[in-house]
Amino acid sequence: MELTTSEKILEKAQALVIAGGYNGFSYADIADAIGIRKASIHHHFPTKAELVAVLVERYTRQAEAGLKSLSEQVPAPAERLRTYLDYWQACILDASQPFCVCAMLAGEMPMLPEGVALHVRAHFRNLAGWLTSVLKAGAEQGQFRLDIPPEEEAQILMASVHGAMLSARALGDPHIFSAVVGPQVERLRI
Amino acid sequence: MELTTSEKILEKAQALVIAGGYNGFSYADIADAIGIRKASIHHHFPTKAELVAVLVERYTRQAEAGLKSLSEQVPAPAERLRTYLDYWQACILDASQPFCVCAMLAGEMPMLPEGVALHVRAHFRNLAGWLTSVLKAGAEQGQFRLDIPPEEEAQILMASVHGAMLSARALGDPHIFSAVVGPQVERLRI
DNA sequence: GTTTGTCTATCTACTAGTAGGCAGACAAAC
DNA sequence: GTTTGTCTGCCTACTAGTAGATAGACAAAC
Repeated sequence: MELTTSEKILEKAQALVIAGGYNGFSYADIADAIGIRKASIHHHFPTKAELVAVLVERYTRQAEAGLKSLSEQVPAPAERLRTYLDYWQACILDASQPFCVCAMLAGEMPMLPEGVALHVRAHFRNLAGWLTSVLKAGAEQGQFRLDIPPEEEAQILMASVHGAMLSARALGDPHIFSAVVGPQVERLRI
Repeated sequence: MELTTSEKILEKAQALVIAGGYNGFSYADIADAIGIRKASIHHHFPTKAELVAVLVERYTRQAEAGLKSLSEQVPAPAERLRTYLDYWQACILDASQPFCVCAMLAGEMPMLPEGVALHVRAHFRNLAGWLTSVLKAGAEQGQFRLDIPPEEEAQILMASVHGAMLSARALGDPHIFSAVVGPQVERLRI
């Protein structure tokens, strides 16, 4: 493992946010899980708002880096989109990360600390931007047929991904995810 | 108004659930809002789990009734679907009910009391069933062209609606909703 | 006169957050 | 090379406040 305590705190907090959102966990939950005292968490992250803000900022950064490397390593846009969606399907199937941190927090937006809400919004913009770029490239290379502007199609795709996560969770069936997003990609292909 | 205290409690609790989910409110919040004491709420709803279970069951029932009357009053399937989506767009635009209670709770599914989770799942099934019936009727009457089974198309539509709500909230832009769901309906039309 | 609904008062458990101390690592000062 | 000071990371012990929940009194309604 070789994780610092701060990293362990962030990892555990992230898992708890994914399970129950901002109000779904406490410092005590994290402390028990990683074997330190509550006060020690305050040493690393003075307030809960700060802990979650750091956590979301880190998540957003990791996601951005992951999408960037995907753009570099998978040249064909159609395949690139598929790889992104397969990543999420795998996370949901093995329950390792069955939900997007920012999708989770987006629901609680009206009562999130400002520092957290800002990063959540940024992630939505980043993801929409990346999807737009993939769709644009795919259309230029003749892999996708777009009936509406790529920006709008990107919003549709992003909403489908988040909605599919929600349905998979609500219905308790991880396969719902690919059943929803699969056809959405197929209909773009030429 | 003419609401009973129980109804007032349920109304306020529902608004609070929509804003912040199951862990996003307390009995004190409701008590302050409607001008009674915390203990009085326990008289009507002994536990929080029970209060929210009743609330969700009521919501599910109301939704079912609303969809049923929609089926009866709007004969054309395409128009029926449009009317359903317009209802949500209006709710989001005027902020009267900017999120589906069950979509909100679906995110918190892993840590919801069983009685609540059951009703959330039932709502997802009901909604998917209603959408399926509209799509089937539309296909039979030559209003929709379905490339995949109506059950699967219904899941896609449902996910789009919930994902669009999430995006509208995350990005702070109510118009995202129709920008996402609009094209999803258009592409079904012949 | 029993039921219904509300109240005050209280409880226990838990929330985030604080104060202050202590052990070990690492220097620089003597 | 021992002392001194500083820093990090964690600790115990505590605070004020809030969580959901309970007991029992009271008054009005049926």
